[in-house]
Amino acid sequence: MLPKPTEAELNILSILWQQGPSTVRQVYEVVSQTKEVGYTTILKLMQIMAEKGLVSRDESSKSHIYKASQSQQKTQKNLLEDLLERAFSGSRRQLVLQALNTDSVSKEELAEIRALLDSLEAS
Amino acid sequence: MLPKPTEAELNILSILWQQGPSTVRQVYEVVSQTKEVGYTTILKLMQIMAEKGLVSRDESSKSHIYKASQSQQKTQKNLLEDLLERAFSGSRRQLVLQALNTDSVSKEELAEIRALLDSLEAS
DNA sequence: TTCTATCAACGAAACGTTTCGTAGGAGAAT
DNA sequence: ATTCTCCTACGAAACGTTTCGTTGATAGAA
Repeated sequence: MLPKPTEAELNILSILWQQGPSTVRQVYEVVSQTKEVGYTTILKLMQIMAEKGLVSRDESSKSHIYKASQSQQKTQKNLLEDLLERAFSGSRRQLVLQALNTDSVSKEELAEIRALLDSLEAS
Repeated sequence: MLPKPTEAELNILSILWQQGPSTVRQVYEVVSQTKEVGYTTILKLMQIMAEKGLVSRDESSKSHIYKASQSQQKTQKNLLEDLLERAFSGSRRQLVLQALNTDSVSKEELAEIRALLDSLEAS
């Protein structure tokens, strides 16, 4: 089982999911737009992530190419289930209610969720 | 603004929410049922939490009585919004879909969520 | 009063995460 | 060939979290 990614690691994974397999330089360019950080910091993080199995890398070219080992959806699911246990005492209902308890949900999103509810109820 | 509680801190907060205001000893008794840990570890954690403002304490008796500063709901909301940003790129829809994408949701829960959708859509 | 149990406070060790400086190698440019 | 640039690897510092041993105070029991 893969370990839970840390905050910095998750940030890098997000970039890999968005951009697809990337070099350290490519990830660094994105990160440094938001955050002042050194190149070797990102390199080191990605090396550690490779050790942990969070990413795999292709070393055939001089600049290694990294990609996320797990899909974004699978990782999202894991993190959500983790939060469910740690903060919601396993109450999925409470989590969903909290997630929807905001005014920034569009009609379209509501419709989409309804559709999911329908398909769940059908099975 | 209160800092995001760490893992160990959240565990203690959960106990305080469940049991109401408690002494270190009372929290320790609960924690030690699950986890082998020393009393002073819990004490130190709760002292730090008091410094951070995560808990407040009544020092009038010899055994100080600690209580969570924020409600469970408010904290849940904060943690969920944090995860929404960090792991779901702000896509609330994706988060809710992932949360419901499991077979362990009862009919009653689905109905409850539907009701919430109705009230959201009404406003 | 003296002993015992319980408590808060403190400091520091142990551990994990994040940071980056430095070194060394490989390839491109001069 | 020498220099310049870009890359990986490594080690360690800096920082935050978690752990607990020790100390000193206080209250209750003997």
